[in-house]
Amino acid sequence: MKRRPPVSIKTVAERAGVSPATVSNVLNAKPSVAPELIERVRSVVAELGYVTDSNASRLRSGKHSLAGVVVPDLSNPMFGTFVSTLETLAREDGFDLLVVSAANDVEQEKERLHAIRSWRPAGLIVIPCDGALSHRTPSSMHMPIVVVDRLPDEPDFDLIAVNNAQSAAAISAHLSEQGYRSCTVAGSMLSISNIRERWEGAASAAGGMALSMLEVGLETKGIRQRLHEMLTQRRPEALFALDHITALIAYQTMTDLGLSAPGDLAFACFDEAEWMRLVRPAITTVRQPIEEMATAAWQQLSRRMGGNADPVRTLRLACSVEVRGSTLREGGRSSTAA
Amino acid sequence: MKRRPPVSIKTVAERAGVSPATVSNVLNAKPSVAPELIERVRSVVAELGYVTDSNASRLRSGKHSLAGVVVPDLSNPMFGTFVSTLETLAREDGFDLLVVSAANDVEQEKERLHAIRSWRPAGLIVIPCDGALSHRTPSSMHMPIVVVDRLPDEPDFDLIAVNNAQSAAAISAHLSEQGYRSCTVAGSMLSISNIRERWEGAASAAGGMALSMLEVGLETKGIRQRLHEMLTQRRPEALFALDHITALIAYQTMTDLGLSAPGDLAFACFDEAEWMRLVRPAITTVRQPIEEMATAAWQQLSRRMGGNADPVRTLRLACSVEVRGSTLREGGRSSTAA
DNA sequence: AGCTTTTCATAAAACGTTTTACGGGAGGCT
DNA sequence: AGCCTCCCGTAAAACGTTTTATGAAAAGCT
Repeated sequence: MKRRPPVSIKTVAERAGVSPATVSNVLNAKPSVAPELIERVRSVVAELGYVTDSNASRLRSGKHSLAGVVVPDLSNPMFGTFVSTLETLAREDGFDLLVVSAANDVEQEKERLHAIRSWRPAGLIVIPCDGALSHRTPSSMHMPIVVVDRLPDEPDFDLIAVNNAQSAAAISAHLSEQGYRSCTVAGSMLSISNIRERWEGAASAAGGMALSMLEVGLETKGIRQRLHEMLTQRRPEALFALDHITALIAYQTMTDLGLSAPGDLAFACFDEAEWMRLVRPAITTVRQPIEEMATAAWQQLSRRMGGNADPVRTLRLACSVEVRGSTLREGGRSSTAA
Repeated sequence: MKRRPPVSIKTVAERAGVSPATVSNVLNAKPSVAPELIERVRSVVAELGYVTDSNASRLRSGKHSLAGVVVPDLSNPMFGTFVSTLETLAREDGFDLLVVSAANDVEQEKERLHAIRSWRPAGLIVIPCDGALSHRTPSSMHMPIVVVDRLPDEPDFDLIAVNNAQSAAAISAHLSEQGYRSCTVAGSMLSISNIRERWEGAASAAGGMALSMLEVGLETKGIRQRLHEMLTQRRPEALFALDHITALIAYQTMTDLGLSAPGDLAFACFDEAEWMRLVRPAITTVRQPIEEMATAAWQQLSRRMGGNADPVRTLRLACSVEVRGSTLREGGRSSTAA
């Protein structure tokens, strides 16, 4: 909190007895600067604690080493991990990463998506709040965009997602094999494509097991109520939750009702979280490969930013299905990839 | 992916038949522009999808509506929630927020801290990786900085933290009251001030209960090994884990050894996570008020950015102590604030 | 020695905005 | 009618950098 006068490249130049251009050349490691001058400039830079102003720098150079990532909600560890991984990858490639979260709100997402353009990023990675992304991205957004996880209604973008149907089918088949005769599949809403794919996948592999779908909605209160009603009035032999929030509330409700898996009913879910390995019995889950998704998204965006103009492409990654105690008739434990 | 020629304020100006200055005035809602022109400019802006270039804008106007936040690791939901809360607050005050994570690495933290200066933010909120922050912030960093959670070695900064000692004392007193005669307190390292404060707090309120400190380090492997040894060879009547990672591994190790709380030993910990309410019995925890910390940090930074020059100030927030089944001799349940 | 090439530092222009300072015209006043 | 304001739009300067073009000195060649 001492000196006020801002130190610019001119200050450094004067102090080192050279021109601003030379300072710039030193800082950007341009060739053909005499070693002696390099040394002199460097030491003045260090002494003054000078740091280049990115605003001016980017303005003049039109640099494109900036990418943006938009996620629905940073307090969700899944998205936090995603961003974290991306940040490392971007940094390795010399890119800065602009992180914004949409607070799970479609309106805010739209606003952020618009606002982020003012930074002139070279590309965007977006995990949309829902499937209606294209309604929110003015076509004037002239930059590569990679969409992750949630399927957009219209396939205008590169997409990185997981094989929802196959993974759900694997769980369904497993439950059927274990001899459960009836299963309720619970998820927020079938209008969300991820959920729909999972339900359809589960339905396709139920074998002799009777399957019924329960849409619980998005609000805690409603979810809790519907699950409570289902568990008390028409309890199936197995319960398969299709998303994290539904899984969480389902597990709470079961515990509150004194029901435990797999004795009272089997329990499996999508979206593995830490606690699912910790509770006893541990819970059978489908684990999404977050780091892989981030890596794939970055690679695809890199290609696009590099000028690649192939047709838009959808990549489906495999989830791992972790079979644990909550669905096993007897003891034992196994793990397979689907 | 159609037209390339970048649209600047000049393009808009020409197309609307006015000067660039007028466009700027319209976009920044300056007074004294004829209503008719406002309308005309607005419609051209919409038509062309023009968005102001922040680089040029900030460069010229020297705007100070940008703040930075540096956290150790975004994949930790605690920090994710922190950032998420901050983002909302900043946005409300018309600030943009630059988010960077240090990947839990002191070197990277140092680098990010340096790099972030190039954006010329008006202020910084930092959750340091450890206590040696001041060694990493060149005094030339002429901007307000608010440090959160981890105590810096030297009190050069505003600080928002929690009452570690009192909260730990509350747990300690509770365990003692419940009649446990011995308790092991496990935490990463006493050289981290948070851990030290917690240990000292616990020690101050143990009453007749015998307390011993176990430093487990920072690496999963070592933590697991030390806890395993302690639990098998000199198991106390109670275990109090002082940080999240220790708590997690302790719980895993207990489960693996077939020990359950509170029957085999009581279990309590710092840093509440979701699963601690879900397992049975639920775990007694100290919950840090993340949102409040974020709010307090933003308020303090706002004051500083507004020019406030009071002496640096330390704010201690209260944690809530959630007493649950894992430490209760009998049944029952209660919750008190410390 | 005279010429060409190479090396290396600089002056000046440019990037896209915002701001400052100016000026033209309409209206009000005596 | 002459003068003074006020209103509103613009030209031009400025922000801190990078880049391009220029030129002076040093080095290489015959």
